[in-house]
Amino acid sequence: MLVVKGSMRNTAIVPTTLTQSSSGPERPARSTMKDVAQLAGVSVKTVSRVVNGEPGASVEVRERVLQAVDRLDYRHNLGASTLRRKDARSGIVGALLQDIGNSFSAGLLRALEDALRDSGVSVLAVSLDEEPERERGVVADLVTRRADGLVLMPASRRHEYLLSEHRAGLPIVFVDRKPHGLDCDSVTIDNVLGARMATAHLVAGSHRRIAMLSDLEEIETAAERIAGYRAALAEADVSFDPALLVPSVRSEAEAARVVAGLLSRADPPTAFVTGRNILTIGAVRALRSAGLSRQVGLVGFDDFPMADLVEPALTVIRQDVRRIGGEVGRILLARLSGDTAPPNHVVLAPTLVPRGSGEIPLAS
Amino acid sequence: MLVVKGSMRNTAIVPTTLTQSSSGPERPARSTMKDVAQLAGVSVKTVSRVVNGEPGASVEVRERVLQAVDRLDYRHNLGASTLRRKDARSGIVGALLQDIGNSFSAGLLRALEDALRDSGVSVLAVSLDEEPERERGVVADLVTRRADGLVLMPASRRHEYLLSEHRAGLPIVFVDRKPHGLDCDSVTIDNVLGARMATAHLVAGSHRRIAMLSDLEEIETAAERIAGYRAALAEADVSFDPALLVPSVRSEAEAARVVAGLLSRADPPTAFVTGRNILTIGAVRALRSAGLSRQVGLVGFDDFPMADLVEPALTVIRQDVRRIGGEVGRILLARLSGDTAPPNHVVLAPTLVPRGSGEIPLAS
DNA sequence: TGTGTTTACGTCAACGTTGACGTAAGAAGA
DNA sequence: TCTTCTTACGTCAACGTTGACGTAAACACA
Repeated sequence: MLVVKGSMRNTAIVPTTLTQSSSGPERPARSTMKDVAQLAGVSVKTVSRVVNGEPGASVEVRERVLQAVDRLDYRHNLGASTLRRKDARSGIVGALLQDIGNSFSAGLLRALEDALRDSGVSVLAVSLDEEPERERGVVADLVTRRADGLVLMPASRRHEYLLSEHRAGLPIVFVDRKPHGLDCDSVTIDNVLGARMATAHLVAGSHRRIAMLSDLEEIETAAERIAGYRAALAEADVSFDPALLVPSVRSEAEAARVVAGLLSRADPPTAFVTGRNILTIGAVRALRSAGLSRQVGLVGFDDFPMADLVEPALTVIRQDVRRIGGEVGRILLARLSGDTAPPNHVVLAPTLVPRGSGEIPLAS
Repeated sequence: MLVVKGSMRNTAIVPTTLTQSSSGPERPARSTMKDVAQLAGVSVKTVSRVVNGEPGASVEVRERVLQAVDRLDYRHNLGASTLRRKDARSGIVGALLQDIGNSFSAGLLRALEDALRDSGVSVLAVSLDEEPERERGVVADLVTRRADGLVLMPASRRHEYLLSEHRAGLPIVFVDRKPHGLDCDSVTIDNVLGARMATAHLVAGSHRRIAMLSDLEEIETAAERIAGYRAALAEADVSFDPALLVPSVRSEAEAARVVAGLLSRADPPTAFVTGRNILTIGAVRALRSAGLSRQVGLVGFDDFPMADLVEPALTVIRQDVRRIGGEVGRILLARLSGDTAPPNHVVLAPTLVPRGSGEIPLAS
């Protein structure tokens, strides 16, 4: 019997997930420069010159090569090209966002796309769903793909694992959340300020029992928004009631349940601050079914497409998503063209958009 | 003087957009298998074996190699790897959608991402904004990148230009709109049916003067929805009034203007069908400012996140975005693993979601 | 003990492309 | 006319990796 002793390390470094469609009728191979060269009766290098628009090819030869290209459906192979070239740019940047289907991430992605468009960089977008493991996996994959840069809305708390990549020259721009244990660019908004504004706005409407719903406290933005909420209460000399702060609310449905629960208390809150767009929607739903949308104040974090069409229209703290995406793109492009200045930390101020739901005064 | 005669073709086949950050402090070069091999005192091939988890490396050697990998921050180079490998999969599929920031495209993208996740394929997403030229450019770029497959919500009308790629074995799945001049997979919904349902629903509420707003008629889905609208009118023996059909409405603001205009006619429509989500929003806004949201019927095409929270809640024709994305992913994966069956043409039925705005009866 | 088999490596070439450099023919200049 | 320069090519090697194949040592089996 053979007993294998020793280390159990047997792990491949290369992800093995890629389906090795073992059989599959092999595709008709793409033609290469060699084929084109043969058909045009020139050397491969000449084809390369023509295809790349380099000088050093006569008009007739150029003609012949281009005809051969057409005839053979030749397509340049970017992989081979960047492998050989000096400055090997893959022309890909990875965008690791929270959930591409969510309007915040989607808007951000779109703004980023626009900012990068002219530079010929493509965006590989991924949803992390707040799963740190996925984040690591995707980063590994992107590094393996030799992505030129990363845009990261991190699911993880600590980012030391990116140190080596960053040192190796990979530009990384954090969005929405700051890096920890890594000194790189970031574009965030002032969440403390935003939540303070939201809360203070309700306080100004004479509310004192203001509840707050928030996402997982481990998520930095959530923690900051909670801090802003508490700061505003403190500034207004409103005592903090732990029962009115519900963190770790993760879905629209859960938000609705939580709000319903709070409303059915003996001393229900008279206003709500919701820490994220889906929580706001849940809250609206709960207020609606309790028939209290016009009695209870509500200020939501994050604006969304139809917020002004709800009854009452929603007062929100708006982040300028296009601006954020634009800044991220700008920084990334600068890094891609060799900018080695110290990290930028852009912090944008959110704005309060009063529409009605936040201006409901305290019913006395 | 030298006069250059002959063809003016001087165009490079390779996109030249990629910023050639000519100067830029060159990045510290990534270490390669060679470096690892040297440090570990083995051959490059052995490193390859260890890194790929292939058999044929003793435990001690494996150990040494992995240590060297760690020390040097070695990262596998997928580009070089797929270049050499037989079945050269890039592990990228392109998703060419209308507008990634729009909830329909974003939802689709997210569903596609989920469907493809387990297979280790990444999605490179692009917004086409209904610009056929951009479509072509992006396709060219993706082919150059040797994408394994394409998901296409086309901006163009004719798709012959994809024939060569398709023949070369590139799986292409059309979404939302059917291919023309190309026989490949598609996943669409029955737009005629959807618009018929919408219109018939209003007719059932005794409406006779039903207006329709639609996107550019050149967009296939828009044309089909118009056809469905007209079919429903015909079936109900309602005569078609050309003044009530407004095609080529392209934005939310324009939709609002058009609706306002129609409402101010001598014989205003009593109900609206809107052919796309942003048009619906525009219509809601116009009805709202005219104070007519509760008098005028409205059925919108496409559901969206807060449609049920508006007053009155919006009756819509819903496309099951997750289902569509799932089907697309399923087909694509099958193709990627070698399925050569004749093209699938999945046509899903939309559903009418009655919520209020479509059930407003004709005010007599 | 010899022979076949297995294991653990190594060597070499190739994937598709481009940089470095070579060269022959023609143009320019003395 | 001879030299030098320029133009339009070609040749070769290399980018980082892996497939095909070779080989020496260890092992199995009769």
